Amino acid sequence: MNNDSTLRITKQRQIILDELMRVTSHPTADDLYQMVRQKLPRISLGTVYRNLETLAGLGMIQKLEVAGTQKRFDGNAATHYHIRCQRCGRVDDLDLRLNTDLEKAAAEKTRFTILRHRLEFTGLCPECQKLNAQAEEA
Amino acid sequence: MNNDSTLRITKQRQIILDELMRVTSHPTADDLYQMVRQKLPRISLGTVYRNLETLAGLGMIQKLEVAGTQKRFDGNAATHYHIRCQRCGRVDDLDLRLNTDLEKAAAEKTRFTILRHRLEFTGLCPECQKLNAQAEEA
DNA sequence: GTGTCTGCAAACCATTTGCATCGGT
DNA sequence: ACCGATGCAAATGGTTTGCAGACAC
Repeated sequence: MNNDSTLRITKQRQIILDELMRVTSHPTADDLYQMVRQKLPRISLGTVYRNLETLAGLGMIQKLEVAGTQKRFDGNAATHYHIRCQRCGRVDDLDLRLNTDLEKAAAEKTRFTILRHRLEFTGLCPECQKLNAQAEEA
Repeated sequence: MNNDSTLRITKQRQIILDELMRVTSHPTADDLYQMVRQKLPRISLGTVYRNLETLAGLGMIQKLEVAGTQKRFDGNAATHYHIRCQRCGRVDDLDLRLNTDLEKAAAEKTRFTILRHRLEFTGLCPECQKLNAQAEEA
């Protein structure tokens, strides 16, 4: 995708990438739109979407397909796992090193060619654990 | 969700559940709508959505949060993994037994309470492997 | 009879797209 | 000057919802 055509470095593209690299959260397209708008008030949401798609296609950022309605984006292009809070939706990184090769294990069970995998945990973040405990006292 | 109120067994609900149990594929709401319509021509898509949501809430079926635009549903409520074809979107079961306890490993790396996890593979199904090979000959 | 469920259609909301213009190269 | 990128607004598409009538209990 987007093989030989020239990729222009526009102000919009640059700032979107900068902002995404700057944060460790995993913002949605709209989150990013709000962030970028501080610096480029006239940018459009469509441009944010288009650029995130382009950058993800080039492997410069990662498009996360975590549960939930909105897509999220990650400035860290290396493979790593995520955990999502069931209550507040927050997504954190999880630097998990497994001694099992999941893709190899899967390859033995299917006739599919395996290209990649995704492992995602769901739980309660520390803050929401507290809030939940408080709610139960009532 | 839907705790104490009486759950009525309507023809629609029954047939939706029957159809989902009958197949081993992982149909989208619209797939199911088409299937159920053969037996109940006047059913509405909204009813299919509402019932799938209800049944999933009761744990009778599973709502899959696989990558891709549409939600998919699984008549098998037990935990198991899935592999999705990147090319045609087909979703197959994967009966993978891991000797590593993923949730335990994750728990050691985060302050979240872990509730569940999801592991999904992406690849090419046998049919699409063929089609891809043919395309490359050209 | 009561309160849930349904069909229908409209509403929703994240994302995509067509188009005229702008701006990087 | 060319052609990719942008802003804007409208379109798309999956899913949800409000409502009046239907039906399970």
